[in-house]
Formats: sequence, structure tokens, C-alpha cells
Amino acid sequence: MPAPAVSLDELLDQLRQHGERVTVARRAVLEELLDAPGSHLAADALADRIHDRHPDIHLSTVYRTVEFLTHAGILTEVHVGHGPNSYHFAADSHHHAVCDTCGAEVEVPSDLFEPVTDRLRRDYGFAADPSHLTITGRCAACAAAAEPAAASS
Amino acid sequence: MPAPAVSLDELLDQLRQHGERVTVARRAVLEELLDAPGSHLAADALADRIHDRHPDIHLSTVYRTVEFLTHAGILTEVHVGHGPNSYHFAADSHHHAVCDTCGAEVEVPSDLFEPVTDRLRRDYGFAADPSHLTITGRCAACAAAAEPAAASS
DNA sequence: CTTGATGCAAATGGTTTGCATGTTT
DNA sequence: AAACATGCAAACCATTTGCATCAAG
Repeated sequence: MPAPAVSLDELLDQLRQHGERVTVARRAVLEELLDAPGSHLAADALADRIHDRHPDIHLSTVYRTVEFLTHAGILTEVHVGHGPNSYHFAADSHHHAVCDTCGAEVEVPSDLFEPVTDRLRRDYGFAADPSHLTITGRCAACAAAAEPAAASS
Repeated sequence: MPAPAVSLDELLDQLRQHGERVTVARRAVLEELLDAPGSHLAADALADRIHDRHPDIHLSTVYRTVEFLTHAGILTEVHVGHGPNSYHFAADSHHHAVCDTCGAEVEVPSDLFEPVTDRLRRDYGFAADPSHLTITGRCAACAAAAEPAAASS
């Protein structure tokens, strides 16, 4: 289980050192993300959690904050096939495989795409950034349920 | 250059054989996709092209049509990082690497993700379907422009 | 005090949907 | 004629933005 690679204080210091302001919203976003299961949340879900303690923090602020933190290199924005984007710490590099059928998420190591990025660089000079990627498909359970016939003999 | 793997008539027959109706919109969508550069278009662009000959075909119909054709197994829906989804023939399997900076698209062979899908299956039992994936990053030109310093020595 | 972040509401872009009508079979 | 696809307008969702206000430095 990948523990958060950094602490809240470290992150806030990192901001201050770059001359960026530490605001309630920024602290709140980082806090919630730090103790989110899997450390990744969509803006919507993030706002919901933040509202428990800071009912005044607006969803648009959450959007602006994750955008800011992403540009600051602290967060990574992940594009999930359909569904909203989600955010996790850039330091905690990993990918997700999301089941189209049941929505289950499998966390996969960050080097999964190495063969892909290597080949893209070698063959096309393309510097791929797979950090935004989410793989879709069928999880083990759903795959088994979907093709019971194919499992025989 | 990957020529269309199937002809319009074959596709229409395929529909008829499954008891599905052949309509003006379906024919139009298939026609435009067949002669689109790279054989992939977003719903919006698809509608624009269709409007040249069929100004009456509504954008929502295009959406319903590509959805239908996707479920019918004829098209594949591709999720591009930001930007709208695009559609291409399922038979013409390939992926795209899209440059974050200039928007250039590199077409890459369909087996690119094989190491990824293999590993997901082996390690997680996850039946990945990479056909919807688009890789983002920097194309050769933009990567070179972005890091001139790193190229020295 | 100055710059920059936030709340709110309203706009945006992509996509979906309800319903009456038109088309395919 | 029956079933289904379509046009249109309106709804929807995720996200962005303008602007006046507020807070961090």
C-alpha cells in the first residue's frame, strides 16, 4: 500500500518556497487528498469531503485549486474514460485500471507503461506522459462473469 | 497508410444481417468516416462534414448513430485526454499519441499496448481494452523545442 | 497595502434525453 | 401498420470564467 510520499507540512513549505500563497482551500484540498482512500479523488468528491469542515469552499475553488496544484507539480490530473477527472499526488506515481462493468479500480505500478513510452520514444520521438492515463476494461470478476462459456475445456 | 478494412456496402449488409435498419444517418456517418483522413472524427466534425450533403441530419442524431455503431461493434470510441471523443472503425485498430503542445497526432500500431495488456492480465486478471486509449505527451518537434538545454553535449 | 485567491452566478462545451414526427421494414 | 430512427429543444454534467469581495503576504 503506497503511503503518501509527502506530508502536508512539506507540501505547504514547498508552496511557500516558490512564493505561492498557502490558503485555506489549498490546505484543505491537500489534507483531503492525503487521507483519501487511494489518494485520488475527483473535484466533486473532493469538494464534498472538504465541505464537512469548510462548507464555504466553493466547487469552483476546488477546480481552481487542483489546477493550481497540478501546475505546481504537486498533483497529477488523471483522465478517466468517461467520468470526471481525478487528482492524486504526483509523487505517488501509479495508474488505474477501471472496470467498465462494475467500476472497480485496480491500482497498478507506475512502470506499467514503460514498454509503451520506450517504444514511442524510440520509434516516433514522442515523449509520452502516461501519468494522465487510465486503462479501461474488465476486472477479473467481471471478465469471468461475462464469458463463462469461454472458460470450458 | 491503413486503408479502410471494409467497404460501405459490407458494413450496411452487416447491419441488415443483424436485423438493424439502414438509415440515411447511418449511411452518412459510415461514408464520412470511410473517407475521413485517418478514418477518425469527433461527433462534431462528423456532423459538419455530413451537413454538406445532408444539412438536415442533426448533431444529436450523429451522437445516437455513433453510439449505435459502437455498440454494433463497427466503430470504436476513443477518449482523447481533453477534447471530444472520436470514432473510428473497430476493424482498423490503431492508437493515437496526441501532442499536448501542438495537437499533432501520431498514429501508432495497435500492438503498442500488448505488453501492458499482457501484464494486466497476468498480474491482475484484468482484461484491458486499450482501444479507447489515447496517449498524450510531446511530439518530437515540441519535445525538442521545449528542452533545448538538455540536448547539448 | 498589494497581489492574488475566493464566492457566486452565469456561461461553456460536450453529450444525452423526452417527445412528437417521419422513415424503414 | 408497427417498430424504430430522427429533429428539435431542453436538460445534463463537468468544467471554466467574470467580477466584486476577501484574505495572505
